[in-house]
Amino acid sequence: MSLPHALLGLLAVRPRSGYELTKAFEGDLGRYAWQAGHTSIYPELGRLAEQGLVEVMHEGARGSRTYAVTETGRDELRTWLLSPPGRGARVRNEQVLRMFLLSALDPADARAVLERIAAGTAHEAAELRQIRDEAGPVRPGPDGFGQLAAEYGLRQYEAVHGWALWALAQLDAAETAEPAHR
Amino acid sequence: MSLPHALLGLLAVRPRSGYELTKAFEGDLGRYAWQAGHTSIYPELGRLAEQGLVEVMHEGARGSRTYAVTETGRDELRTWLLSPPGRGARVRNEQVLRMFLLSALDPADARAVLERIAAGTAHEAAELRQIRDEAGPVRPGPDGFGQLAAEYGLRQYEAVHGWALWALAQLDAAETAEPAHR
DNA sequence: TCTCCACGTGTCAATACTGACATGTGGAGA
DNA sequence: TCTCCACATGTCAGTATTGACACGTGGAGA
Repeated sequence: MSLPHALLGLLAVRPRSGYELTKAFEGDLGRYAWQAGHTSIYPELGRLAEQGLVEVMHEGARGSRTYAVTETGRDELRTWLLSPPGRGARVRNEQVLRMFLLSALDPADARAVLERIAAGTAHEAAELRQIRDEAGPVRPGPDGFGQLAAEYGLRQYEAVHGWALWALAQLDAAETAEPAHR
Repeated sequence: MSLPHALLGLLAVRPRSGYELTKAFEGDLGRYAWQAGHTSIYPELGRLAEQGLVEVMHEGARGSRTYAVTETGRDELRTWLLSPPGRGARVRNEQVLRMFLLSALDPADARAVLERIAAGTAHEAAELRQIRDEAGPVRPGPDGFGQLAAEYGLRQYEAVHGWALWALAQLDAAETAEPAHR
């Protein structure tokens, strides 16, 4: 369960309210890395506060509470990030699962799915590339190296795109070698 | 929740027992796509059987039951694979989360983590490459296109490797521009 | 023959997570 | 002034998942 570490990490970059944290999970973070809704975030913040890893830094309008990591929390985060991942690494990705199960479809159906993947990833990659080019060079700052994540997403899409094209070529080759199978 | 579809997909390639399915989740499938233990697989098989999506095809030694997909099950799987992913796509990946949170570390720590990632992915990619080259050309068969998954993993590792090297270069550039920060 | 281990399936309590429901507020703009 | 909406936090029942525990068996090799 990595949610507490995700929260510590986000708060280590800068203090935020539960609401802002929820928003963060709706963006790239939730899309590529780890998703969570406010119904799990708020209770988790409470637990982290109890453990002294975060603290309420400021209470604002509409009952909002801005949390910040404590020194203890920062130590915990650092220890976690610097420790090797280990086998407990949970992975859950429906997209990837679909790719693994492609073998269960007949070639015509598999081709359709692969073509959709190729088109989709090309589109997403183009979008990210444009955002990157508009943003200019990477530079450190109060927001941290947030662009690392965007670049990661871009390379991810490019890799999947390349794979889909390769897989389509494999299908072609198999069909040529064994035409009108059955 | 994609577990039922994962099971249908595995059984669509060939009939298996709950035990064999469990083993499948311990391999590449569980590593990259979706993990599940036997304690969730057995009950789920029961549910799928109740719904008529799979059936016990054979009862063997030691109380083993070999399941096969029914026609209904195959239809359900096909419908799911051919339908667009949608927004409900759950993603949970501790590795990727760690990369997103790198921004929360100071440059020296971030560098250490990135170097470990670069080394690790290079190692994994080399291993997969060797397996691929020994296996020879991709061809369809009773096992389906299982090599699609391996190639996917390989390209994934290569992409992450490239990203880590790029990120390290960004750190260097930032440090040169703003040496001995603070 | 005996032992060990992979094979094979299961229960159950504790925990994690989602989705539906609930409630109130500050500020922008009509 | 009024309305609307994003802001902001919360509960709770139902479901999914994990980890610990449990139990029995066939076959390979000593």
